[in-house]
Amino acid sequence: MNSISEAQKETLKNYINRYVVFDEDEFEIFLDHLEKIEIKKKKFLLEPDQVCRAQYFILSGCLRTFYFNEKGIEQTLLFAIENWWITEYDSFVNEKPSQHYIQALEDAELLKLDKANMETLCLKVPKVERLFRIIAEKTLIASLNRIQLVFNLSREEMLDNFNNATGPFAQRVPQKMLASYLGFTPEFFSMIKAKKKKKGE
Amino acid sequence: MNSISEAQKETLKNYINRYVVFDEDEFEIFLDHLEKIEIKKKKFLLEPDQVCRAQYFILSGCLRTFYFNEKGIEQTLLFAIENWWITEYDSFVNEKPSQHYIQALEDAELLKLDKANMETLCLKVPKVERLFRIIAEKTLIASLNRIQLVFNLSREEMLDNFNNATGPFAQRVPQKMLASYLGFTPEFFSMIKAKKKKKGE
DNA sequence: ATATTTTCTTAAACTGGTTTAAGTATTAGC
DNA sequence: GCTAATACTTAAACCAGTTTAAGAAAATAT
Repeated sequence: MNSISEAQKETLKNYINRYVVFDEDEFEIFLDHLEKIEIKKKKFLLEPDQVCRAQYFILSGCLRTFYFNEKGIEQTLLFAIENWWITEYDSFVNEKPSQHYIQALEDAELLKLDKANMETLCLKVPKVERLFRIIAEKTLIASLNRIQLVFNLSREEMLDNFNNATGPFAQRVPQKMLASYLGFTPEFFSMIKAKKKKKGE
Repeated sequence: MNSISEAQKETLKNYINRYVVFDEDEFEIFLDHLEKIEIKKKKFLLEPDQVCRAQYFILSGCLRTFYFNEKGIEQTLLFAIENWWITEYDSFVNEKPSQHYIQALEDAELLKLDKANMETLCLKVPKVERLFRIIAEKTLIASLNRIQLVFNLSREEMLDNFNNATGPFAQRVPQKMLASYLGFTPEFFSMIKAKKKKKGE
């Protein structure tokens, strides 16, 4: 059976406690509404035209959302790793078909929180409503921040900023996906790298 | 005295009911925690280094948030009109100094909801927590959407998209602010306009 | 009304990043 | 371990949008 280890419970508890303090009972109820699932590298958690019916807490591994734009180019929208939630918000909230893929970039272990379960939980444990309000706000702040960066940094500065902000994160994802996330071509990525090497950075 | 008219109460009620159904009592309590304020065109609701201590529901008028980037160029981050909330999320949520201005582009009437009042309200009326969770989610979806547009549309397409999505909104804000919101120069804006005119659009 | 400031327009020179194309590493499957 | 596929690199030609500069129109203040 696919059960949640004690260490993983502790990880989740620590995560939640950053935002809302649950007592033991509340935490147990929360756990009861989660399902542990696993997904292999390159497999999809969600594909276009499907409705995203859950949010997923990442215990281990790395995922991204992406789609193919009108030119047929793969556009990566976001990456997520351990201790983050991932979902397709527009699809999840409005219960409409997704336009995007959610894909595992590494083998991953996830805790799945179904939308129906989330509704039940909000009634049973009002603090859950607060928890997800805070998560939505934090995610919104990150998103607004990203917009500001996109408009004010050159592509090369975007890369530096990403490396500074996320540390060795960049080593976990293929360069071409990172390029598309940052809004430039893989060719330009190679160019920057060659330039930095020459300068001895 | 600066009181909220019946028509304005109705407007607010209709807005809230799109997301959460309040009964009469709950709505009255909500109203009791709001303060009506007015602000003149070009004046600032918030300036850099101040902490944003409230969210504002716009009864009438038009506002924007903006800041000066490292080059000293004014960058508009968002516009807001009647029936939207406006705040500086990062400053409001994390109680830290804002980097941005919030400015009225037209004389405006606002309902101010203080952070302390919001906390009290969430305890007294749990549905308020839910209301603001939903608002944060909707705002997040809009923000994620904007990122997708920025990466996949040419500047001219961004303008077309903005005009299609917001209708006559563009007529209410100066062209140079719209240009900075869309991520191009006022000169380029003039160029596009001239081109469209020639083509007879 | 008039002067002043701010916004908008036009056009030429310029540049950050793309496109295309061909070659070199790496990875994944059998 | 070999093959096929995918990911990365290099370099030249190219282009969408910027920069600069100067003039015209509109808004604001007196």
